[in-house]
Amino acid sequence: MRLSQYPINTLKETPAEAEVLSHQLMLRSGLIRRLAAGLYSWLPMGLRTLQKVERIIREEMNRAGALELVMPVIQPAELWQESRRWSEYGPELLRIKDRHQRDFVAGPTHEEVITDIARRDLKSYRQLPVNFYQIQTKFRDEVRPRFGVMRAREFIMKDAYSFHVDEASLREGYRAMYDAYTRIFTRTGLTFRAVRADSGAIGGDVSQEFHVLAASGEDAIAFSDGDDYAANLEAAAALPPSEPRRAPQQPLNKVATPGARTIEELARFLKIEPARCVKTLIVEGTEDTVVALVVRGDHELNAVKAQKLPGVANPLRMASAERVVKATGTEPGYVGLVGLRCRVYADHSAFALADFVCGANEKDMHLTGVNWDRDVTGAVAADIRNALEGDPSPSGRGHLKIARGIEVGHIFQLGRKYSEPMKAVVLDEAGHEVPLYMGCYGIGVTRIVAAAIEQNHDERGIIWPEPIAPFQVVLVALQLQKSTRVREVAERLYAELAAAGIEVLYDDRDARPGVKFADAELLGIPHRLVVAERGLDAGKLEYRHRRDAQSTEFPADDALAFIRSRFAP
RNA sequence: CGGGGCAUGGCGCAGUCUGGUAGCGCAUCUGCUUUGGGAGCAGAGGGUCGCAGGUUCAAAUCCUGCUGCCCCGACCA
Repeated sequence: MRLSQYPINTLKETPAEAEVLSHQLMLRSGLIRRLAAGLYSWLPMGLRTLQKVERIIREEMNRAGALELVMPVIQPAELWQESRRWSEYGPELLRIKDRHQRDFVAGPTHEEVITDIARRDLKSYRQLPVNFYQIQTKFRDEVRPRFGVMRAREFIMKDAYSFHVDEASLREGYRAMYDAYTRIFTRTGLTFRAVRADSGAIGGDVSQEFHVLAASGEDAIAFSDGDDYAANLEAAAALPPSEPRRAPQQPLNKVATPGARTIEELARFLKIEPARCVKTLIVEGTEDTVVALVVRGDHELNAVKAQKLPGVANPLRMASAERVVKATGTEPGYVGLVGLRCRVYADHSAFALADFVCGANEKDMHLTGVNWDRDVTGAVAADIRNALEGDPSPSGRGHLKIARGIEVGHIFQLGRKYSEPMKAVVLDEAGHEVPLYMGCYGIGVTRIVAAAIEQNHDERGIIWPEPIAPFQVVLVALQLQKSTRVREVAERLYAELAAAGIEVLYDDRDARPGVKFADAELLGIPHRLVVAERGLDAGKLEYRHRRDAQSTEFPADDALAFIRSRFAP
């Protein structure tokens, strides 16, 4: 591709709308353009990378035996009513009406449609197992789209759905997808990790996420330094302390703590460690109740864990200040456990405390020397906090470390969540109708591109992993308007590389060297060749990898063999 | 949804407080010079100042309403 005929428009300045680095670089390098909040066009340079990612995915999905199809973006409401997600999915589901006032949705995912296909077309266990996938645009009406294509409203996803006659086959199919995903992410050249996950809104039992590791990742990942345990922090178990609780030593005592609403203020006021205090969080319960959740002062509540407890509203909602006053007699900041009349869940670590501090259910007052059983009864111990770096690993070996990741893939064993309500059944060997077992497997295709940049960049721009770079080689010809010799060599080299099937971006623009170098680096093309008067006298060209600090010279006659030797094996 | 902020040429911004008919840098176009790290000079094009009302002799600027966009938002119980 000749850059003189490629309308790239790189920006020196960062558009104000972009906060994260990948978004800034994608805009500056002209990979994408924003059309509206969470809606992006992919310009030619960006599309090349996107298609490389798609190609890797397609090849590995096909290799794993999955069958590609395409389903509509717009789907009839009836299907979503059947699966109950019409009412369960919430405002992220974009609902639209056609000219006849019939309800439709812009598909945020395609379980309903594929299940409909399955129930029509799959009749017999003999047709199973089968795995269908598509690479298709999804729409999720995010509350707050941000970070460019990382959290856009419209995005491209590879979604696959497998169907099985029994659970054993589902597990096998799931395992095959795990392996395929591992190959896919390995081939993209990204550093990633597979972790245990919460299955969230999609539903189902077993699930794992694939995360690209990057400091700016939205998710926290906990992994063990002692074995291969890894989990999303949302799903990482926090083990109960190994030592038993001490016997009470202090008497219960009420102290004035004027203005000490937060744990930090309280701990400072009483000159004690936050770990000696507990936070009593009042959340909405199921029905018209509230529930108290208790965590140690130095711990954070884990909403995903908490909302699974019996009696706690799912999704988790903090009670309003008015509800807190009504339930406890005091305002937020002074809520405590003694005399509290509602269901109480205490995190294992909080439950292991003796002689601790909590609110007194009275403004500007706290209680010290509080003890479970003696002063507070009826609390149920549960794991409701986030695991912390240094906690013992739930696997029993090693301790947890925390890293940040960008979720780019998620695989689920759905079981019969959709097949049962939607009556997707086949006849088994005995001739009985049985609901299908389903698995579903997603990859955020557009997000991978942003994640790749988050993980691979420097102050000059993008550094593409070679397998997904828009071009393999950038050929920079300096002063080719002046020097016929440079032009001839560059043209010949361009033709030669192109004929050899190498993807070359040929910078034949009439621009100054600094402009060309800066653009090549911003665009992040892995291999750079420079043709200039300077080297040609000695018959030399110049090579530099995007990650290299220095250029190297090599004989011009030998260019094709040389550049091939530089490609990753 | 709650809170905060912004909307002026393709991009980044100034001008708004104190009304007088729009400016800077980048980008674009032309010419000359320049050419190994985002050139210099000379010239040019491009903006009904988010939209709709209002006040005024006069509105980017003051007032009202609307729209769009950006940022933050359990961890306080």
